[in-house]
Amino acid sequence: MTVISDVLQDSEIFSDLPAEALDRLAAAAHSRTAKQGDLIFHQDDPASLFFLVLSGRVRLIQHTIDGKDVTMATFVPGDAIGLVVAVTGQIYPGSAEVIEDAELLALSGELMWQFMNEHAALAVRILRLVAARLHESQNRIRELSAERVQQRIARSLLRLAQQLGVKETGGAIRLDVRLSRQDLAQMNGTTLETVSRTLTAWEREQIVDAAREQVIILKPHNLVLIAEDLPS
Amino acid sequence: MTVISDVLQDSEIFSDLPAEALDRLAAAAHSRTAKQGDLIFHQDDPASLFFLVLSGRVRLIQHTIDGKDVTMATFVPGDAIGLVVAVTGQIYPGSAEVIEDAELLALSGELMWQFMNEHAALAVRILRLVAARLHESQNRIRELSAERVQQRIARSLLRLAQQLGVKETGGAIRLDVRLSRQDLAQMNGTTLETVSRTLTAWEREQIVDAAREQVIILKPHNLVLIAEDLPS
DNA sequence: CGGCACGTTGAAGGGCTTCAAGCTCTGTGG
DNA sequence: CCACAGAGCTTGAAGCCCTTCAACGTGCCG
Repeated sequence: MTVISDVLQDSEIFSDLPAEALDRLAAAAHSRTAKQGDLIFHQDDPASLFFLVLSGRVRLIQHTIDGKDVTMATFVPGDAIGLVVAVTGQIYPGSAEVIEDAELLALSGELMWQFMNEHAALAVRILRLVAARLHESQNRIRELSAERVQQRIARSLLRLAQQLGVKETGGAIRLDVRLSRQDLAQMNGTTLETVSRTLTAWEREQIVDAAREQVIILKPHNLVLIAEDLPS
Repeated sequence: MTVISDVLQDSEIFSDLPAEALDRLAAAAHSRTAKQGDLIFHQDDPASLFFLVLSGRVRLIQHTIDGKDVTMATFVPGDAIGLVVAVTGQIYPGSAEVIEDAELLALSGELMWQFMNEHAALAVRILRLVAARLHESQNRIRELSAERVQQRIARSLLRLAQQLGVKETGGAIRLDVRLSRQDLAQMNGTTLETVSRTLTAWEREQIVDAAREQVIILKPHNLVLIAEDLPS
């Protein structure tokens, strides 16, 4: 049997919390599983809980008025989702969709709020985390503003490789996640058709191996060249 | 003569700091002025200082490899620039360019770091601030991903109106900032030519009055309709 | 083994960029 | 005070990148 307070202790985020606080947080926590396609929370709902991903994959999406979805981030085990909004009692900035069956820990934002106000180190740690996310977001804004679709797709593949890439023989990197053309399109502000055409072109050049919901990067270096718009 | 610790006390950010800390922070602070076009700090420089805007306008820009600039945010009096990076000892995520002659207060990130670790309330307050910025950034990502240039320009005008709009006669709102076509282009990931054509079209419909480096919104409501892609 | 989600490919067209030329202000120095 | 240089802006033309629509192929799973 897994002890929740142990799980929390292992997580990077909570390592500043004293054992007593960990226990209180754990006591109020709920463990749950979610299946592919489930929404853990919905955009614009008031946030009182945040979630720690224990296994599986979850992504944060924003819905546009005209029905398109935009993927903001993907979360892997160890990541917290909705932490800041739950702590500050705001609304969720998007919906959290499970893309691969996941185990989650639902935690109380209010309790975290209390602990953060008592333990400055905890608040500071979370601040760094959010700052890093902000930095990433700003980079994406720059990319969306100034770069072509090709470059952005290349970049997102490289980012995914870093986050959840598995090394294969011959320097290839397999992206260990279900990843449809539509998913890539939503990450890059483009259409599934354009993603398809782009991947097909790269397959011809042996840069990637793109199967159904599965991408293997064969020549990471070439992808970097494309992302940086350098001649190959 | 202005007393720096008083200025700090008036700023929303520092109101949680005890007087003693304020004094120490003020003692290490440097007041400076900067002219239009000056760069307060440069992208990728190591950050040890952050800046409080006392007067004028400053914007944060990111440079792309191929020489384009992307505007990330505009700061008005009361705003802090580079706070988190200075506190966590990272590098500046962009350059801060003065767009209207400004008075600034340069403050020590290291001191803030100390105070944040001692005063949880301060850390929590700054966390909220950064969280709000993250939220904004994510909205911009959604806009850049899913919306047309027209919509984005409309949105940025509305945003500027909220931040530094001055009400004129007849429900019009004047944007109280020097704002060239190029500036609007950099905010929206487009070109100055497209901005020019868009504003010209809106002028024909009496929605805005666009002069040299100056925009007056005549019919805010119509801009909202354009931003939301609703029929007018 | 049929249905459905995922994927490919083609064709058409539009939104936007790019390049280019010229215009209009504004500030500055003679 | 005026001329003039340069920054800001407009407008046109060409065309490309990407979207959109459409039809069809493919493979997975009940």
